[in-house]
Amino acid sequence: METPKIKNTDNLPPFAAGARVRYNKNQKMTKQRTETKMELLANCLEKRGLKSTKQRHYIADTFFRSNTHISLEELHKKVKRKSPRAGYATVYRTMKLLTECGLAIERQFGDGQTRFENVPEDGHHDHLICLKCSEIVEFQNETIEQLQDKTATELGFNVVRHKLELYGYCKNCK
Amino acid sequence: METPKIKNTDNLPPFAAGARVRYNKNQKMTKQRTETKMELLANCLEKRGLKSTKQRHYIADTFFRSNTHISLEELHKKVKRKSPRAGYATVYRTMKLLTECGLAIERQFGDGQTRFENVPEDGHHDHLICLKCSEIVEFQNETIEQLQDKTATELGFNVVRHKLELYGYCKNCK
DNA sequence: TTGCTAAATGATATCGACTTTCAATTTCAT
DNA sequence: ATGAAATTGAAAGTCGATATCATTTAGCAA
Ligand SMILES: [Mn+2]
Ligand SMILES: [Mn+2]
Ligand SMILES: [Zn+2]
Ligand SMILES: [Zn+2]
Repeated sequence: METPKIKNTDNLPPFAAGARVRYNKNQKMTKQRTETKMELLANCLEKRGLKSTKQRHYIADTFFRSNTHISLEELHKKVKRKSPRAGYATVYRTMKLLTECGLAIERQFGDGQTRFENVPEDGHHDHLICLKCSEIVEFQNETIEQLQDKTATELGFNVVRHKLELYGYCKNCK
Repeated sequence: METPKIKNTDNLPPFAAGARVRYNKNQKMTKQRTETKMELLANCLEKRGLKSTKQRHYIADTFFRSNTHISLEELHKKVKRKSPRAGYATVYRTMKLLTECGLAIERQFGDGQTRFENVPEDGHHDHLICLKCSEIVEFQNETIEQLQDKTATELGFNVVRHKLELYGYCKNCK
């Protein structure tokens, strides 16, 4: 039997590859960054006494080159194009590893799927999500961030992370 | 066999009954509001051609009297004190109904559990969540709301709802 | 190179939080 | 009271995430 784990493989995903608005203005930058990240990963593996394997390389490389908020299912599909025998579990484990290494960010946009994105070189951002076409647009707003901290401080909290998601309709869908 | 659905019933829940900071200053208000809500529910049921049942009454009443962000499991446990044969599925269906009627809000704070809270009479609020003791503090910040809308508008979005959660350590836990 | 040993892999099983199904029960308009 | 339609509770199903385990592989050492 084929992997019965993944069901809704071919109906369009709830949050398909959303266009990003800030990154990867040109391919050169992406390429360079990917190489750097592979080195960072190599360091991280060595530091932990982990082995450098073909699968990890394929999966990380595929992820680093993706500029979307990608689900495990989507990533697994991509990886299998180059490495058809790669298992879903290995993709899962590798993305967990990349997250621990600080090379991936786990996101949860409210559909049932965990998504991963590359760590942005220009700092934290939040997300706008179109309820119709699932486009995801990223934004940074320092004023909001400051107000969040101020509010938290007033209530006696130390904020270590936050989640700000704006759901609505994009230019094309409103 | 007992319901095998609910597993982690007795180890402390990841987001236990968090103290609220804004509501239910006195019990009178809660009581009055609960009665009003029961009427609203009755209207909603009638409008939909649904029946008024003992279970719905118990569940809604228990929920309206709770002033926490309560999970189905927690609510089910409470309901069973008065109505021991009440099933989890009925609690689930009733909370779905209350949500559709605009009498409950579904929340997702990042642990695997969906939580429900009463609709506040003083409008929308967002949440601070303690990563250690799971206290949940509510806040309102109109400036942040406006900045969200402004940001979205600049990027061509119409926001219909949003999610803002600040995770950190509360007064007692920092 | 060749073994050796620990780590990694991939198929499969399991978990857990819902969500649906269905036979038995209850509501409520006649 | 009666009967059609809705509701209930137990159980089964769903589905993404995670664990298990036999087999394979990486990397070190002889
Ligand atoms: Mn992003
Ligand atoms: Mn709240
Ligand atoms: Zn759109
Ligand atoms: Zn705390």
